[in-house]
Amino acid sequence: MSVELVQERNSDQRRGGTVDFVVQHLVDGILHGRFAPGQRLVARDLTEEMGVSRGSVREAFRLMAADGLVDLVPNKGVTVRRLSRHQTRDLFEIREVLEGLAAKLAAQRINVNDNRAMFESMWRTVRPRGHHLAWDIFIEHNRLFHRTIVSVGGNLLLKDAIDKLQLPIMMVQVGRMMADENIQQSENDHATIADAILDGDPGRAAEAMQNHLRELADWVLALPDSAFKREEN
Amino acid sequence: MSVELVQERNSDQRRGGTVDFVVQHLVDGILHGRFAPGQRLVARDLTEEMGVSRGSVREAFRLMAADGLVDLVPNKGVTVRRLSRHQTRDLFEIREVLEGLAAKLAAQRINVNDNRAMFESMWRTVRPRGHHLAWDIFIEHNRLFHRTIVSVGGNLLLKDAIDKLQLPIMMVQVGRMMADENIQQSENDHATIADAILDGDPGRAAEAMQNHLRELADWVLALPDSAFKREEN
DNA sequence: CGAATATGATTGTAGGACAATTTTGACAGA
DNA sequence: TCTGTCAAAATTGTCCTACAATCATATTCG
Repeated sequence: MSVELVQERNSDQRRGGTVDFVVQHLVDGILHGRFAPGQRLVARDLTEEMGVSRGSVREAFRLMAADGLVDLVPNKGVTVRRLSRHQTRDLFEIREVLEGLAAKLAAQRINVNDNRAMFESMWRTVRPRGHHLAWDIFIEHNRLFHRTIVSVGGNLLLKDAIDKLQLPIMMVQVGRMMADENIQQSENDHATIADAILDGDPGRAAEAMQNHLRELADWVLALPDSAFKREEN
Repeated sequence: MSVELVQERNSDQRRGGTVDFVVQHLVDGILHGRFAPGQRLVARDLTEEMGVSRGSVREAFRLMAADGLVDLVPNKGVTVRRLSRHQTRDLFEIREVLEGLAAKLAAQRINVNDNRAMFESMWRTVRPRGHHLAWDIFIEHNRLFHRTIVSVGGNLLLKDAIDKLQLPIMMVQVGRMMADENIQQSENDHATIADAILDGDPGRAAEAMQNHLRELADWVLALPDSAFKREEN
């Protein structure tokens, strides 16, 4: 039924990108559910699967562990990270201030260069239109929305910092449970945030963003224990 | 004149910590000025210097690159990171909200468990005493102060996030220019922050911390171009 | 059935090999 | 003296092999 889809590395690719290739393969696999949270990643299997050396795989593991995408336990190996309820709460607290900052900066800088054009272009494609939105499309819209805000904000390090917040993991872990009402709510929030940014009102933008994330956090944290990794304390 | 101080790896150390050993050696070297910002790190030199394999060194490079401590350019190698003025500003913006959050959380949780005891103990050792403080002692106090606040705040991921903010780099790059007046000012700020936290006033704590960092940022950003990496745009 | 043990799998680390690429240093010409 | 060119040397990226330490699993024994 299913074709053995072996992703061998395109060998005409330039030297120097092997590790990145491995990382992307793994991230992709996580996002598409091919590697489930908690699953162990065996180095040698991956070397065969992708036709790269074990050294490159290990480097990719280190990188991803530093970014919090996997857990690396000495002598035991690497597993796709799963967040506990506590960690999820901590993560949202951080996300709230970082994305709040991003929204504030975006509102401050909406009128420099072609920021307004960029933002409006994004907003035209993700603006709520009332009709039902499939989960994976919403996820895509959501990502684009948040990334554009960070981008307009103009703080490059902030982009990295937010990227390193293991959001993909959380979304995979938790996102499939999102119901239509949540999507609806999020889209409304987005509209409020977009308004504030387009108005160039930093305070209102930051607050709207923080409210948005706090709501989302409340909903996520109300999920049953089964959605989270067991607390290990 | 100078003794050839070769830090060979203590071989009775348990298996599984080689990479961490390399990282620590490098971070130490950076902090102590043995590796200057901008300096290139040659893999093979390090393998000989520390008696570890090249693979381990490469893994350490990846880790540090992910943490922003070094720049890793394909085919060219690894250099100790140097921040541009722009990056420094971006960094302070992020630090302001993250440490502001830490201070807020600390004030909220100062009365749970033995947090108050821990905080007061820290504060007894770093509290300003009026007499002149050497730069490196101040740096140590400063680190302890900020880390304790994060710790009392109780958000473990926040600790990681702040650690990954390349503060060591910035301090090395910029810190040696700190004059007594800056140290004085910082110590005053610390007292204000500590008061707010001990009073359990989250809003005041966060604001005091943010003010502290904003002042520091203003001072750092007023330094001459020579303190920063050339802007590459 | 539970505990001890043997067996196999996987990791951590060292080290060699070799082509791709960059850096260095020498050299000729302006 | 400066500058561009080119070969030599150094360094990187990647793969490979090897082997002990450690973990996971199956098996045997009580």
